[in-house]
Amino acid sequence: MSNVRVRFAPSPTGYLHVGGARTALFNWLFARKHKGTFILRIEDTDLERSSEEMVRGILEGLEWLGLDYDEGPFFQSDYVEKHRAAVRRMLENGHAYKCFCPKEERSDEEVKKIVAEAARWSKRLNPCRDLAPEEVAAREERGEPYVVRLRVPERGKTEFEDAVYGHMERDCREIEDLVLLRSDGHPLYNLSVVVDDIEMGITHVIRGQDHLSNTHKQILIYQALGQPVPQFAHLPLILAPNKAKLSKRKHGEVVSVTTYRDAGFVPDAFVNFLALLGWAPEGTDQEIFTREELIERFSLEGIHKSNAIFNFNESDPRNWTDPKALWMNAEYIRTMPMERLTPLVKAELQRSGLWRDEYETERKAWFEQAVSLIRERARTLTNFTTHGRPYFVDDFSYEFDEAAVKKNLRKEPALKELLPQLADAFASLTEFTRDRAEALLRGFAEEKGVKAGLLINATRTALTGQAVGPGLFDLVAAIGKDRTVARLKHAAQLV
RNA sequence: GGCGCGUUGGUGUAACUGGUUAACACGCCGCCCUCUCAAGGCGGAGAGCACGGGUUCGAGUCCCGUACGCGCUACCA
Repeated sequence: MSNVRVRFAPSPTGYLHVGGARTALFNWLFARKHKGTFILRIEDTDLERSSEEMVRGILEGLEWLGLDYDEGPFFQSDYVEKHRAAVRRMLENGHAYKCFCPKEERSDEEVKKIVAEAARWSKRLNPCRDLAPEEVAAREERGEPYVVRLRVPERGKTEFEDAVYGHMERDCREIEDLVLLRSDGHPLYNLSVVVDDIEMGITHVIRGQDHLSNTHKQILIYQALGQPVPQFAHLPLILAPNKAKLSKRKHGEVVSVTTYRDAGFVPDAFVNFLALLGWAPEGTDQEIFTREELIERFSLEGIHKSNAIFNFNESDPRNWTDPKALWMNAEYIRTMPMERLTPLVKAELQRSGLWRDEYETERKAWFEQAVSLIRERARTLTNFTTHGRPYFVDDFSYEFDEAAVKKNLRKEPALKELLPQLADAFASLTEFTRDRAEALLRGFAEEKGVKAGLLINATRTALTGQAVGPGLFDLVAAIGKDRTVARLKHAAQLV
């Protein structure tokens, strides 16, 4: 185990956001690659917003993605005393000061701008910055409320090497004397992250680019605390198609990873997709990577600087999420090893009540045959229920698509006679195999002077209720003799 | 407003330290295969690299400016 220690530090919002998921993934990949430690820390200092339920959504998302953490979950709220202690140290060494200025009211945007402007110069203008110790003591004595602010140096600059964005520097004059501790003693974000990251020995801070400018403030806090500054790597953001920030409120369920779980995504596929959003491996066109390959190839240098768009389409149900994610999921379902796929299919069938234990015992071979037929056309795991129902039920409780019935059954009245005859012919087959079934059907068609296609399409609809699906003879073999016969006779009534 | 970051086809990305008609994947269109739908194979449309200047024999690659987007500018995180 190397000394690399990284963390994913989401706030408990009740769900894991795709952007957060990618941040978690990159931290995880980096940790695994360097045999380091991946830590989960819940940033729950905004106490009103956090509850166990809110945390659960995050944990569920990480679990589904398979991003296991080595330490945690830690809760930032458990470290409040450490945050305060850090502030006391900064107060003692003069890197922070108590500010008695009244709290600004900033309701509308206009006021906010003015205040922002003022804030930047506040350390120069702030009357509290250089208050005499006796006065501070006296006002405190009187019970005047105060916040603790960082005493940002008047000159100089902060700088760091970002693994993604390169050399970053900022003039200290551009940095306001930020508040560390609220007047109620509540620690604020920039303080908390730094103290926690120090406490947890974080070596690499890998997080969203929205923290790029905060980093300068945080560096100042590290310095005020006399602690070494970790490495930083800022990730480009994942944006909505209109380039706006992704938000659950505005964009709905597409932003939550549990949506993908529930929609039948293969975790590896979603991880693969996420990995390629803002990152590309060096020197290859390859797009499909196992986790092991991702870990091996991952490097901070391959991270893109510009934001990526998550290309979902709210008005197109077929492309409800990024088409490439959908494609990748289908690709995984189609090509992944059967032994990896079957547990996922099992879970799906259990969910929909179609599962039978014999599928992993005496009917295992048959089951895998059916799965391999269905997987060819599946986009999501839920398709094993929708497309798969005809394979897994004995009765006629699969849905008959009206258009299919019309096109493949009702269009040719002769089928009313032909289907039962075909059924009887199938019934007489002693060896009910793919090839025998095909020979029989084609011979039957010739004998009756009809095109094989007519019977093939009719049979497909009889067996599955659909107009589309696998090659008919594979299907017939998978459905088996008895159900084929019964379904053909049943379908004759629909003609 | 200030400061910072970014900008290659619809989307995700590639293009060694500047050097042939800007590559790959998804999506889209067409053809082939075929009992349907997929998958697969083949082919096509789609960017001249945000825009404008400059440096250079030569720039997506370097420099400057502009525009646009995003972030920070809270006693939010």
